[in-house]
Formats: sequence, C-alpha cells, structure tokens
Amino acid sequence: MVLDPKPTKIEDVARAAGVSIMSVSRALRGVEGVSAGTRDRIRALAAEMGYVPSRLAGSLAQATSNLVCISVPTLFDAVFAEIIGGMRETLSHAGLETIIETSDYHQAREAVWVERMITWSPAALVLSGVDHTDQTRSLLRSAGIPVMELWDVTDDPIDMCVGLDHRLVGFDLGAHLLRLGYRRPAYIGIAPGRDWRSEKRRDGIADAFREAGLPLEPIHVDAAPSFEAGYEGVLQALALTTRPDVLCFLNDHLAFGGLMACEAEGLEVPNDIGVAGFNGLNITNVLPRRLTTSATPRALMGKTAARMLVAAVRGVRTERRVVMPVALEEGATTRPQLTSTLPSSNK
Amino acid sequence: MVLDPKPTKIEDVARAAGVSIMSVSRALRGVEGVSAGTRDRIRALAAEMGYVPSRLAGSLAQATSNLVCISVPTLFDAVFAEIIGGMRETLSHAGLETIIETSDYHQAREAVWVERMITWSPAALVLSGVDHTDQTRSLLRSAGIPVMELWDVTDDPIDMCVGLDHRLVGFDLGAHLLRLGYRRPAYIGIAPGRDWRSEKRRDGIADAFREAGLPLEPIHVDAAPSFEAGYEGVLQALALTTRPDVLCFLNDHLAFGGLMACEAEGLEVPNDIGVAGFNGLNITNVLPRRLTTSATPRALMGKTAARMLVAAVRGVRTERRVVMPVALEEGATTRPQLTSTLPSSNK
DNA sequence: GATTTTTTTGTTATCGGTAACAGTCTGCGG
DNA sequence: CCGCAGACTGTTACCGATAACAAAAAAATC
Repeated sequence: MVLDPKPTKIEDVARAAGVSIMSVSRALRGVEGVSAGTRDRIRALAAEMGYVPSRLAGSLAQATSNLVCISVPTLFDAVFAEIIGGMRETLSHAGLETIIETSDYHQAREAVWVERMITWSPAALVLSGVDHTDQTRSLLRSAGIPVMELWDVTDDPIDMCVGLDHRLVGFDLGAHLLRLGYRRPAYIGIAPGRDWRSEKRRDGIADAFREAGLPLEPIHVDAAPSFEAGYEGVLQALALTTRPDVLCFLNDHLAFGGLMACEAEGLEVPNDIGVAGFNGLNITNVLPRRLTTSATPRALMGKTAARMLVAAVRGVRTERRVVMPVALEEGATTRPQLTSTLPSSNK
Repeated sequence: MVLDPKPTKIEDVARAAGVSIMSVSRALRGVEGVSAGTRDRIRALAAEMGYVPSRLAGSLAQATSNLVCISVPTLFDAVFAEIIGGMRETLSHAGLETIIETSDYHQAREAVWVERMITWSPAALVLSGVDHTDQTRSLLRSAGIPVMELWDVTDDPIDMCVGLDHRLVGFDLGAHLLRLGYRRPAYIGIAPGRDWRSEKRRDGIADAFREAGLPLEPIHVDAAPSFEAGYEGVLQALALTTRPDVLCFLNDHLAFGGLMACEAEGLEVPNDIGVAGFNGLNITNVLPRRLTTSATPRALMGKTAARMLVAAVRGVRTERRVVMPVALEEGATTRPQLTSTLPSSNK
C-alpha cells in the first residue's frame, strides 16, 4: 500500500485552470454562476487530474449530507434485504447514499446507533418497526431530519411510516382459516421480545379465533428465526395433548422447516394438518405444493418509503402513514373449505 | 418534524463549562491533556446538554474517518450477509462503522462506488472478489488506505485478500464425485459473466473430470441465483440427450430447487441421480436427506478479514493473502462409493 | 524560596469545501 | 459617451472540529 503523496484538492484544480476555487466548486456542482465554456473546461481538467471533492468538507459546509441511514433488525432475513433493495434504487437515483445497520432486534443497540448516525448529519433516517426507546423518539423528533419507520405502522409515527398492519394481517389469516373449518390452531414463532411484529400477527390470529371462542396455542421456539426453528416448533406442536389441526408460522422460513418436519413425522399436509406461512418468499415456488401464506409487498414498500423520503429531503411533505396491502395467498397446504367443491387458487 | 433551533456544538459546551474548546475536545475523546477532574466535569456537562460531536468536522480535521466501506454483490444471498455479520462485530468492537453497498455483480457499478466512497476518507475499503476494473485497482492502490478483497483470493491482491480458492474447491468436489463413480457430471449455474467465483468452481470441477477424460456438461440458466433457477436447470439437464448422473449446483439454493425438481420429475436422489451444492447453508439441516455440499466458513472469513483490517487501520501489516479452508460434506444426495454397481461410461 | 519540570489549559492555523456578498466585465438604452 | 442591468468571477467568513505550538499553573528539585 503506497501512501498517496497528496490527493488533489479543489485548490489544485483552480490553480491549474487559472480560476478561483469558487468557480471550480460551482462548475463541478453544476451550480449557476459560471459560463458554459469555463465550466466545461474546468470539468475536463478536474476529470483529467483525477480530482474527487471531499464529501466530508462539502457536507460540513452545507451542514447536511446525502446519506440515508437505514437500520434493519437483520440481513439474514431476505425480507429486509428486499425492502432495502427496493429503497436503494429510488434513493440512489435521487443522489442519496445509504448506510446500513443491523440492530438484531435490540432497541438499545438501535438507540446508540441513532445517536451515532446523527453525528453524520444524514439527509434522512430509516428505522424498522415503530417500537423504539423514548430517547430515540425524542432525539429524532428534535433532530429536524426526515425519519421513516418501516415494516410496521402506528398512528403516531416519529415522522412518517410505511408498513403493514400486522395485527390485521394476522386477523385476516385467522378469519380465513376459521372459514376453512380449522378449529385447533397453533402459532409457531420464536422466543418473544425480539420480533415485535410477529407477535402482533400472532395476536391478530388469536383475535380471529377468539371471536369463535377458540383458543390459539402459542409455541415459541427459543432460537433464531430459521428453518430449524420451524422444524423444532412442529415437534413441540405434535407433543401437545390436543394435536392442532392448523399451524401458523412466524414466516415462510419456519413454515418450510415445519413442512419438512411434518413429512418426517409422517403427517400429510394438508389432509392431516394445515400449514400457513407469512411473506410469500420465493422458496415456496419450488415446493411440490404451494404454501398458504400472506404475500407482503416488500420491494414496493421500500420503493414507496424511498419516494416519500426523497420528497421529504427536498422539503415536500407527503403522507405520514401508509399501510401497504397484503395478499392472502391460498396455497395447497391448507384444505379448501368442505373438501373439494370449492376451487382453490392452486390449479 | 420540528426544525432543531441549533444543535449544541462544542463551543456551547466549552462556554458552559468555562473552559476552552480544546479542553472539551480532549475530554470527550479521552485524549491526554486534561486533568481527571475537569474531564469528568466536562463529560457530565456534555451528556447533560445532549452534545454529540460532529463526525463530519472531526473526520475532516483528522483527514480520516472510522468508516469501513463494504461492497458485496448482493444481500439476497445469505452468504454475504453472513460474511458481513462476521466482520461487523469485530469492526464495531474496534470502533469502526460499516457502510454497505450492493454491486449486483457489476464491475462498473463497483468502480463508481469506490470513487464515491474515497470521498468520505474511509478508514478502509472492502470489496467482494478479486476481479475489478483497472481503474478501481489503480485508484485504490494509490489511495493509501487498507483494502480487503473478500470471498476469492489472488496472488496479486490490491492490498489484502481473504477468501476461498474457488477453483480448488471445485476441483476437490469433482475429484470426490469421480471417486464415487460418477461419470456424466453436469454443472447448473446462472448466466455467465455475473458471478465470476462460481465460474471458477465450475472450471475446477471440469478440470477434475477432464483428467479422467470426462466432459462436464455446463448448464446456465438465465436467471438470478435462486431456488427457481435450480429447478429450471434440472429440467434443462434432464432434456439433454445423455442424462447426467450427477448435478453440481452453483450453490445450495439452486441445489434445493434442483432437489424439488428431481422429486417432481419422479427421480430419486441419490439412486437415480446425484446432487451436490455449495456453501453449507442451514436449509440443508431440515431436508429429509442431507445435501452433499462444500461448507464455507463465512462468518469466520468475515471475522478474519475484519481482524486484519483493524490491524491495518492501526498501522500493523499482517498477511496479504489468506485462503480459508473448505470442508467437503458428504451428504445423502450422492451415493457412497461402490454401493451399487458402478456404471461404466455407458449403461 | 527560586528555578526547573511537568502538567494543564488556551491560541492559532488548518482540514476542504460552500454561502453570501463584492467586484468585474459585458451589452445596450438614453 | 455615460450609466446600469445582468452575467461572470473573485473575496471573505465560516462550517465544527483537531493538531501543533504557546502560555499558565502546579509540582518537583536544589
């Protein structure tokens, strides 16, 4: 590694071009105030000299940067990778760069991160979920920069939120399963306290069944959300005194692990037991039978959020709260109502 | 969103504490030069006033930041998420922050990104793979900051590299399959030109079989690396005039899709056809039969790279090139040697 | 107690840019 | 031929910190 003797700075370009520093600054930023001729000449020269302006200095002088800081619980879950993917394109088109953090579902960690990020004078901040420490909320409220809360919604966002109504999504699934004739539902998730959103969905499912006077059996595997957790969850479910007739999983990953467990245990899906996931991941596309799941518009959600952020950065305020639609996809892992008279979405 | 009237700056703290700006700076950074008494007093006051130093200004003055910029091809592949996860912990312990970019396997995009990142005066840069544009290489060589190339290795890294010898990994797999008695291998990957590493592995497999005078049938599905691509690849493989007796997949995701396709097509694995993946992802843990695959030490790789980077940032040079070990995991999707009659070149 | 040393604290210049304002140079009407 | 708007270009102050050096205060030495 060779130490660069001295990186070219704006002054060098100015001297070489025989103009003032300001002219170079204006020319390179495309700001009004230089004649087209000198602008082009300066630009060509700068490119030739390999000059790259220091964003550090630029952002400091302007008291703002083009950074959008994004915090997600984890990157291991494709869901967040897809949301970020959806955002990134729109953001980068608008000249905004992204800096990503994973909080591992720890509020405290997120709080520390937010405080650190503020010191970069970012253009905007993106958090996952709507549950944050009071400190984080007040800090951001007074920071004066656009803040987006993603994946979940609330009536009282810090600034803006785009996400799902998880409780409602759960309720819809529960109601659907009820209609299909299921009566002994179980929910299989991971240890509570980490993923708040999944718990809202669980409660939604429970609500739906409670209206029919039926309880939801909650099973929380003490593990990371993974295929294995779903597998393990099924084993626990089958050990219950009353065997459930339908299993609702935290997400499609767990559901897949669960399907494998059912198979390993000699249970036939959907005849012996129903299975429902959440998210609509592409893994379900290659399964012998399509998984009943709730398809979440992850990329679109990211894109929507990004558009609102870009607008906000430019000073245009849009909605404060956007609820994305979720499509309940009837697959072949739940039985159609009344066995076979009704058509299912699976051909 | 309320506009912050005026964020507290170091000067405010200094005035409030009745000391000079420098004392505050020193006290907060824990740098020598302030008495313990005033240090604590200043710190307490700063915390109370909610003062957060501007990293923009700090980094500018110090001509370096604590930012480590990481470029990966994609976050949709758990592999890179895991590598990043492995790095992050070590880096953050060392007080380094990470900024992540996805290049989508486009060299040009990576090149632009590198140029942009340089403007932030990062502490270090991390790239995926060892294939970059000449521009990127020379820019980084002269940038004077530590550069890590990950996931692949080369004899001539820009600065340092930690990764796998993909060609060798492929060769080892090919040799193993050859020993098991397979004679008509096929490789199933995605359209070439995007993922250079997978092509190196494919060539390695081909090398091994070529030594026995056997050709490797390459199949490149024109799609993103996904379950579906593997599924589709199997359909193409089965349509060949000579049906392969073993399928080597780009990675475990494709392999899984492939397994589903085999099942759907009524082929029994491993009796009718062998299947091998790459990576050792956790999906294989819940399958009825374990996948034969090459387990890559992703988290460890990230950790190793991170340690070297931290050392480099502190001015300590370590190795330039580290090759991580890969464990060939014999699963149940390839048949053990000599269990059934060894097929000769024609059956 | 005076002087040297060491510690603590303050000053000044600088990092690499940008905003706001001040000139300079046109072209054109009166 | 003067004066002035309008289009360029340059000057100065500052963004919010840090490094290097200078000064003041406290501790140590003789």
